Amino acid sequence: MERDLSLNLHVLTARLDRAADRLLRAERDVSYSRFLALTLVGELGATTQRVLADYLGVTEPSVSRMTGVLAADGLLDVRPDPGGGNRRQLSLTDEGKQLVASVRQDFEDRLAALVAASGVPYAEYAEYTARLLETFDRMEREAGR
Amino acid sequence: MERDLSLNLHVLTARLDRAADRLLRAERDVSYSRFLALTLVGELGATTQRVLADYLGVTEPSVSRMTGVLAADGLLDVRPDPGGGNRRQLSLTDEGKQLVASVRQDFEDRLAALVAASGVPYAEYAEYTARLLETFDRMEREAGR
DNA sequence: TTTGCTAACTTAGCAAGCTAAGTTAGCGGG
DNA sequence: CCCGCTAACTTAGCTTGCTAAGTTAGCAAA
Repeated sequence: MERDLSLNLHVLTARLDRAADRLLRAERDVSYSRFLALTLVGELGATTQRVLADYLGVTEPSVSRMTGVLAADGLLDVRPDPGGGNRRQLSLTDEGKQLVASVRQDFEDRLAALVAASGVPYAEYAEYTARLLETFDRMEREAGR
Repeated sequence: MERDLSLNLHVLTARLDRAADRLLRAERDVSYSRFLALTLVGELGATTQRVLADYLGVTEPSVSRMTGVLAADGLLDVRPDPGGGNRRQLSLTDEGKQLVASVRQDFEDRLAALVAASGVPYAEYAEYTARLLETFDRMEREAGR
């Protein structure tokens, strides 16, 4: 039986993630997960843990533990939200900003190189993926997730 | 800044995997990872742990632990390889076969429904993903992974 | 027969995902 | 002012990924 889309998507992304993880650990001593979290805070404006969890597609306990580690490592600044409530304001430290800035484009370039080497049109695949995520997100919200 | 392909691919696949995991745990008391392993043994012919690790895109220790659990749960049969060497012959038990058979098509159907609802052409996206995985696999082998 | 090597597999310990259960901060109504 | 509720967050324990280090089985050469 031929490998289908769900299996291929899983394996491709898992391997890309692990390759990114290995590279980041070797060059910057930070995991890919943590790097993603920093990226979302610094460049996509995730300013509370709840929003960060939503953007990352993980649960709040996962983000809770990660923000603790990132703050301890000096990459993230966590303080009580001036808007009140039991929420925390997240922002990158200078070290965190420098890490994200130096790695970000490199990663997208590598993926773009892979896509080019495959003969797959980058813009088309990126659009399809964004649409799939958008639709999946809507479907889960409608299902009362 | 707009979310790019690497982030979207990661989040989409992570969320699809977790949705699949939740469904399988609720309906069959088995995780998505274990289901994938069983699928690869039963339907794509991964008959040793080394091959299974390669198909799953994980390391041998991960598969080692998983096959132990699957055998203990009565879903997988593990025995010394008649061809000799320190290798093990994997095959599904009747219970394992029944699980894979009952779930397999359902999952692909759900993904196909998502793809259809997004207006993304399934065959095209599946082909692109297969090509990306194939190229990535070749690049990693050439890099001496 | 013994030794060295390779391939396949195992185990320990850590990281990061989850669920379950709990805590904290604020708000609104009585 | 107090109480109940909600939202945001935290912590414990488990699963599954990893790396590092070790063991096992077989093969080939001496």
